[in-house]
Amino acid sequence: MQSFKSLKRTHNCGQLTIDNVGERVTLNGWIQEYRNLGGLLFLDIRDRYGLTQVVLNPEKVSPQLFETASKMRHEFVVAVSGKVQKRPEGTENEKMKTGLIEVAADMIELLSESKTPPFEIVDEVDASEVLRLEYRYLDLRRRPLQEKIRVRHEATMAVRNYLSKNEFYEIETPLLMRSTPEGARDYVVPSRVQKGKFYALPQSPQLLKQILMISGFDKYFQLARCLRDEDLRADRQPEHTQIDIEMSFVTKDDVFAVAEGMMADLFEKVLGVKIETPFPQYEYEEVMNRWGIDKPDLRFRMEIIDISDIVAGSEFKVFSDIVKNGGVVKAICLKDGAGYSRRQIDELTDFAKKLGAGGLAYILRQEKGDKSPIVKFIGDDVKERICKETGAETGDAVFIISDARIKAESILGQLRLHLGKAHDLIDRESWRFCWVTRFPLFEYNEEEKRLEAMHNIVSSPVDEDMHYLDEAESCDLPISDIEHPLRKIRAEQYDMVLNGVELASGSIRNHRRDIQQRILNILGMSDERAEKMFGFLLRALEYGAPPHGGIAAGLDRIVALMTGTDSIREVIAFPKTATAQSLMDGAPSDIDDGQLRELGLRKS
RNA sequence: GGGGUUGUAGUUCAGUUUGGUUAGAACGCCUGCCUGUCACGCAGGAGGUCGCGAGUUCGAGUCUCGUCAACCCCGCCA
Repeated sequence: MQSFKSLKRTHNCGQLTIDNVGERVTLNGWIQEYRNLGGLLFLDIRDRYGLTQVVLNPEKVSPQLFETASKMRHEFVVAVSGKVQKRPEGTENEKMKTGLIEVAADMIELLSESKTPPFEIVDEVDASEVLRLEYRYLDLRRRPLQEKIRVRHEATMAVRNYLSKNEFYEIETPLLMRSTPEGARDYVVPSRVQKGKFYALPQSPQLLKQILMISGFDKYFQLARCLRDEDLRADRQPEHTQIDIEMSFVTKDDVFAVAEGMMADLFEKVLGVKIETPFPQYEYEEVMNRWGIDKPDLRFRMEIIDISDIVAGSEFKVFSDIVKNGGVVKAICLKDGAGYSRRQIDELTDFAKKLGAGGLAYILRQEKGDKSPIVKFIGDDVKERICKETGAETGDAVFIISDARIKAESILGQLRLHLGKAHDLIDRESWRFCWVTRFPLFEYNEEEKRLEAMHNIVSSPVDEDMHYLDEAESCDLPISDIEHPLRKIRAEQYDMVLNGVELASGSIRNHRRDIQQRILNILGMSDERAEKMFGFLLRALEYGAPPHGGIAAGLDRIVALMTGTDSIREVIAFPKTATAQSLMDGAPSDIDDGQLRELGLRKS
């Protein structure tokens, strides 16, 4: 075989058009398809850029060349030279970008043979994901994956350019760091030099980016790998990438402006989609009230309506008792849902019961009269008021849940999403961003009877709620009581939500050491333990910490949404399975005893 | 940690309900024919530890028990 130098491509496989007719070109690529008609042989050559048809006519080429060409099989790597010619009239392929031309080969060199691949390299692959992950290099040759990886690249470049242009520095933080008490389990790395001690891989660069603020780098970002040793899901990997951002001397609105600008720029540059900014903002409380979930999908309406007041005085004890005991009665209206059959109602009721509902009341507003098992209890007047309040007209259905507030809301929130999907109410073309703000700072853990940080232990309380910290000191109520001052504190904490997916999360941090320390104490962390786990941050806060805050956006989820992909595994070049294995290289693997000895470790 | 689904040819699946001859189909692979194909076509052929292990039985892809793996969901993941 001759040196590759003379076989190098002059064009890629997506490049040649009618304008190149007559030129002699060389292509390099993989054999996508071969069609041997006996007297005529076609080869489709593929590379990252596209597909080009090569043709050989035995009357016009040497027998040796035709012989070589007819031995080509799927995924062989070749160099092909020849003249670009217009395809004969009537044989053009409109589905191909290069479908008007073909290359009449006068030279073919086999650069690399391929075994028969375990699955076909086509757009719509039918192989199982296991097989695709084992042969990831073949899966990645497929156009849909190449496209997703391209979008990911474009997205990261857009982000870097945008932030850099806005005076942000990209600063790397270490992978080998100390374990800090964030939410998840750490991945851990044993130290050889300090036997018996361990590094932890970062769950996020949270504390380090705050330290960078204290260092005076007032606009920081990083495309940071974050590692968490928790059980996986379709949208969770043991390592994922965050667009990590932190800023000094800012309020939440400054962070929002940067994040909104970044997302708008990203969608514009990558998808050519105009995103309207600023995004609407809703407080957590309101979001839970209206949509029953902290990441509302605003692509369809069907908001949750409170009808507690309407039914409070009704004869129907199920409703009135709930309201009397501090619960709520809430409803959603399904447009054109009045035709629901007995069976559909039963299925929906089962769905609600699985989520913990006691039952599901309904009103079907049919032409021939309303159908509802509860009307005989609540009466026509209350029924009419419910329908008016929920906007239910003839042809619509109303579904009602009565329970404790949070439970009723979240069940209806799930029902809403379920019905939205089932009845195709979701506008799939739209991108509906919003902010959810002012999450509760603490969350009560029933099992452990203590408060936990709802999102982040470094989030600052909102200014108006700061006084609750003091009030809590002299409060006799148990923390299990929702009236306890600590339960009322809202955090300057926010999520960016797109189409019902949480894309980014952040907060204004505690830049005052005393506040931070009090919060750690409330979370059950003694001063000693706080010092041990967190001392470096607390100490840094004593040396002139600027007010600061930031946000971290999940790059994998963003790219998954942009490419219409359900699983983030599809937008990661080398992902892991749900059991955190890499099927291609076999990680995690055994290590040999010598390695273990050196680290001072033993297998149990 | 709990629940569900799946495991049969290189691949995707059928066959398992009701145990019984030589385990089928499509795609892929191999051979031959074929001058305008592009999901080429036509003819022929090869290819199987039925995830693994044990048991029941005259006989197990099929029944029983165990086990392994993958995926999805709950818990968990700010």
